[in-house]
Amino acid sequence: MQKILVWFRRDLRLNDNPALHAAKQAQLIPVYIHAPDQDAPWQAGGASNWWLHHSLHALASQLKAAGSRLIIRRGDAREVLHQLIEETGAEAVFVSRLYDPASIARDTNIKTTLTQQGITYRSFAGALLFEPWQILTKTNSPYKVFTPFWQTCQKSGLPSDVTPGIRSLPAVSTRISSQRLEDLHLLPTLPWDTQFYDHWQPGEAGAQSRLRRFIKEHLSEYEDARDFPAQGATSALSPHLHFGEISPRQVVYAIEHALNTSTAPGVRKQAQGFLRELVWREFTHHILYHFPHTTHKPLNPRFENFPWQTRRNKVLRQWQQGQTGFPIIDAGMRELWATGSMHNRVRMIVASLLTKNLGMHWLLGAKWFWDTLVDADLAQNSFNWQWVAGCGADAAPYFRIFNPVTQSEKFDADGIYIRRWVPELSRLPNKYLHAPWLAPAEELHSAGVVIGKNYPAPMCDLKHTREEALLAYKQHTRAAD
DNA sequence: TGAAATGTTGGGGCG
DNA sequence: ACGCCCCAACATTTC
Repeated sequence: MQKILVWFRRDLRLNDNPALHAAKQAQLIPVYIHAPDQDAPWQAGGASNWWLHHSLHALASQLKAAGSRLIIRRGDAREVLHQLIEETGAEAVFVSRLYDPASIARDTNIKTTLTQQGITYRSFAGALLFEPWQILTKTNSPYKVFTPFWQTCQKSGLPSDVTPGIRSLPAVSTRISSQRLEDLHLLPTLPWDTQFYDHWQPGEAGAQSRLRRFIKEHLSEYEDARDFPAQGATSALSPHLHFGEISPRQVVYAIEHALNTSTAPGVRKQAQGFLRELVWREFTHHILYHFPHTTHKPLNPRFENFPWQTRRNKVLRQWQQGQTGFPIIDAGMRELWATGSMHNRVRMIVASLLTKNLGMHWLLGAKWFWDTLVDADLAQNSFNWQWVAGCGADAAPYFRIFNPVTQSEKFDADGIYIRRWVPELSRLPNKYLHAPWLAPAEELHSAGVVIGKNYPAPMCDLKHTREEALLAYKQHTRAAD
């Protein structure tokens, strides 16, 4: 019987996994290779590694239950694969395709050397709804604007066909050694992850239950509720999707099924809004595939030399630690630190403050998110930071500067989100919660708030910094013409 | 997937 | 009854 190495990377699931499914008739050996590379520019951060640890644990349990065993190895992927091929006599390596520049470079290299040695290398689609080379404009160029991209995806029909799941697998010889998951040292040495356990269940089962709960509790109001951080109406599937614990096709399938069985009025429109967000994810991955330099350079070359600040460490630290003096910002940054995630609307607000009001380089924000988000994803992170900074695809125009007070009043009017994450302000009435520095002295006093003492004064003047940003962006735009 | 400035409208108070 | 002012509410424009 043919021996196949199924090399798991970011497809940590047994259902709708075409690579695994294609290998299931063979003597398949599931492998995970941990290849930490200190020099890699986008080495996985602490939060991401926390997730990976638990996701691998879940995958290993599932494989064990199916009669197989996850072989964990450490080291350079190509070398480890070579060694495993020698040890096992495997004739093929199957993988799910990845689309970020470093993975493409590594996989291309591996494919070439394996093929030269007569080893079959097969890659399968599964991480995306569409392959990046499938969705193109009439002139065969990649889309740079979302709306036409979305329309083309809709015309093509969002794919919802899923590959059958795997229940039983052949045993893996005990002669093949595996490292212990603990030996990968993916978990933090300092216990900053305590709250993560309350919020997440990494792994395929966790992904499925999150999807089911989202559909049951929030889909029918998604479009109306998704912008309000206190409502928790977003799907929170992003880390599960990032690690491939669930495929976007499974998500589309589940949504369509829910629509076919639901009688609630207006669900279709709400669900359409959710699928649109899923296609935004698709869009960011296609953009990164076609423009791999966007991990570190603006997509819009006009911004190549834009004078974003890269040094002001104190400013950056205040933002990172949620000590900016703007309650909605501080709530978001503290949510991020505590849970490894932040509500989407709040991500836009904090990013706008950093890149526009504070004039800091979008890469500094991207790097902090990269280290702290459990859903850190190179395509999404690069795209979205550039979007906010105004230098990316279909970007927010330079003059679109979020006012954290206005946004807060609009999207957290009753202050539930702020009070949850900024408890030192919790006794302030709603009227003063969004801009506490403007509250009358007696209100502050009776709420136990001392600005500059137990809650910081606002770190910048919103009006002034807004005008500065407008000027800088306008001058740069003019100079580039 | 903005905010702020500016313009317009219409209701109410008031002489 | 009328004009005038104020100003909130909404619309439009500009950055």
